[in-house]
Amino acid sequence: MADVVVRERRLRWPIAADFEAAIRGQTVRGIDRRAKYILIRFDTGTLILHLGMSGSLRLVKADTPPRIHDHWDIRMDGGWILRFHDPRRFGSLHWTEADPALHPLLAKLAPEPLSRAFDGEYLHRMTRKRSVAIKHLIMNSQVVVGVGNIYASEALFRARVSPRRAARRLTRQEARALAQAIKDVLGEAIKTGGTTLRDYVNADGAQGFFRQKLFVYERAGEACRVCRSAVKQFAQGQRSTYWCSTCQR
DNA sequence: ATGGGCACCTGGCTGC
DNA sequence: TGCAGCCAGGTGCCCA
Repeated sequence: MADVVVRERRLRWPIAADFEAAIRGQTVRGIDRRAKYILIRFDTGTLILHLGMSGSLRLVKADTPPRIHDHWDIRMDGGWILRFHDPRRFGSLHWTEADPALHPLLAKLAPEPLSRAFDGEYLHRMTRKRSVAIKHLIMNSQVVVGVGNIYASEALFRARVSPRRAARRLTRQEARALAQAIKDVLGEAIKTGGTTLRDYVNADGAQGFFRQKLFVYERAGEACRVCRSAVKQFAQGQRSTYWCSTCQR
């Protein structure tokens, strides 16, 4: 049985007024993921959650008092609360009683990066006639999902492709290398628990260790781990990009 | 259809 | 010590 307490409705989008009534008394039937959205399936519908940049979900004992930025709770049987914490409020929560894959936030999402559908041929096809910088393109959720700012820079480094290169200038071979680099980077990051830059910890409170494997991200001015020349940084569409101008062309 | 820029927020750090 | 300015792990939307 689930009950809900919402303390702050103003997330990225306001939490719908009828949300509490919709979910009350239901049982969790399963948990899925699509891109960076977490899908919690209940009897009559599905919660669609996003953690944004600073959100986290924790299971806490029912008598744990809420702290600042603890925006909502789902109270479970057995004395546990699923609690959402998000200082920046870039996270979101939606409820749908239809097939979640058809929800506007999910309907147009591209293939998962670790799926067979995402490969070099696919990426090469998606880059044709596109003048945008390749870094921008691989962060576009209608091209591939799951590639955030850290992993975009890292994958481009591994594929030896400049982040500024117009997407349509990639050769088929480079597209293959980049698709594989994206799979490798994400796969290794998952295996090592993600990238803790400042305060990221997983649900058990453990830090991620992929930071130690970063080749360029947040290493501006430091020696490239391959060629020893200085790692460079510049702003690309309001986001920091890191790269090695010797290794990447 | 595509590309570019903005918006939504708080908190932590830096430098004056 | 205080404060202004800048930057941050994301991504949808609006406009040209």
